[in-house]
Amino acid sequence: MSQSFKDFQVSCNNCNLDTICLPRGLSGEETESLNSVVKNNSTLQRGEYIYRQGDSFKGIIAIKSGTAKQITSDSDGHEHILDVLLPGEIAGFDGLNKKKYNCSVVALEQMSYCELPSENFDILCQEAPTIAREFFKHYSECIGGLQDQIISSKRPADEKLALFLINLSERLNRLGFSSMSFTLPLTRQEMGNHLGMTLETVSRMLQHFQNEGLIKVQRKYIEIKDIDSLKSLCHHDVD
Amino acid sequence: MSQSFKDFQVSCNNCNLDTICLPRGLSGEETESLNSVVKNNSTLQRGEYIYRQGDSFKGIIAIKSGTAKQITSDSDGHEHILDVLLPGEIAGFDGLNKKKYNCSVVALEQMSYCELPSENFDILCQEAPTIAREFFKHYSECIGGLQDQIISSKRPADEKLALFLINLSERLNRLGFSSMSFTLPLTRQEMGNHLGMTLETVSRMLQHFQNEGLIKVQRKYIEIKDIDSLKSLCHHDVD
DNA sequence: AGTACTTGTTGATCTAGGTCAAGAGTATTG
DNA sequence: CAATACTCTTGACCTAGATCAACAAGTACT
Repeated sequence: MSQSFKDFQVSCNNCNLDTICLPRGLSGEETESLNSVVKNNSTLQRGEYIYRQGDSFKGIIAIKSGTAKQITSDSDGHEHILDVLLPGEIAGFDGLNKKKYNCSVVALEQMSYCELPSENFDILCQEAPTIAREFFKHYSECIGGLQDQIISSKRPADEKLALFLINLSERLNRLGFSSMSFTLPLTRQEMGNHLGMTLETVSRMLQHFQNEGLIKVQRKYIEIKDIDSLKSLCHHDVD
Repeated sequence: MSQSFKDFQVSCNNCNLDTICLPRGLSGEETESLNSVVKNNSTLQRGEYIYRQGDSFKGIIAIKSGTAKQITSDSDGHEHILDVLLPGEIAGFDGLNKKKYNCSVVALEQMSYCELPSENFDILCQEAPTIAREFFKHYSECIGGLQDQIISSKRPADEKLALFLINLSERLNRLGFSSMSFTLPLTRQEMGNHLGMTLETVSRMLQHFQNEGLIKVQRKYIEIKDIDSLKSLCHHDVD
């Protein structure tokens, strides 16, 4: 069984030479020029910010270990959790255009990250033309993910939660971690915020899934017992 | 007062040399190279497709006159309206990366559109470096719009509908059309689909807004009477 | 201009999930 | 290692909006 993402630290070697991080499908030459600009960063504790909404763009970041949440504040200053960031995942593209981040990224636990500083970004695009394409690819994936979220937001609470668990599981799997048992990076409150329901509903639905034998849940620990039934929950017919 | 978008046809001159369409902030040279690849297309009737989800990417399109909806099908084959496209707005970026459209675009009424064919796309990016930046910009705006949709999807029905009307009004204004009175391009059913509520709720909420003196509504015709109150609806406090 | 079809309105119920409240675990701190 | 504070669970109740149903007003078709 693959290891849990809780204990794992993505090394720069994985991060740059493997398929896990930003440079997917780059040539050796290109990854080298990337290696030279990536900067290692220090460790953060839960609640600390990697960057804040409105900060001037300083570069793209990649999670090395631990998890973070990507949040945005609405017009009333209320936080919305747009996404969870797992080890090996990247963020910061939203700032590339306006030279200002329009989301914040906050550590959910002790974590570390890499940074691709912005001074080098334009040069990088010229030196490694494939990277521009990588950026397009990332944008496309990001848009696809947001569209999925919009579609799922219209479904009932149990399906939204099932989709969230499946999505998390599949991402962990893709990143090479254990995908059938894992630790939720979010509290019930945060899951509710992310999925558009109350923390009580999250709690009840998780309990309900356990009663149905779909999962085992103990606080943040999740074990998926019946992935097929969990998936079939999400394919109910509507009008 | 600006004219209604119902009667308007974006000319290629507007489309290419003005700020309305794809080339916002391009040099004269660059817009010329763009002019030479844009291809005019014929007229479509309500329900006809510009392209379908899964079609191989043939290029980016811009609405010349009339309106269209951008839709995607979920795993059960149910249509979700992701966005409305107004004259001067563009679509098709979602297909750029995988060389396949992952949304469909369908005419909402008699309409016409322009096409920037894909054969020329790579050449275009090299010839006009600013265009690559334009693409980034469009992606960023698209992501911002989707994030706004996700946030609004968590709000009560009246706020979602108010936000939809304000968003439509502001886009019409930005595109140079009359923004305080316009014709809804969607049926109640389609608005409900887009906003995640039933057509009955859409109808009731519009009626409610009218009773409160915020708008005048007669079937698809909307007149905004009190934009400030309508906006203030969307800034209620939560938890 | 009459028939049929589509779109929109309005009313009467019903229910998923929100709200409120209490208590049980678990983690953090002096 | 108590004391305090989060986090999670569970129950009782209550509303926003869904569902069901009838009808009215356009629109398209012959």
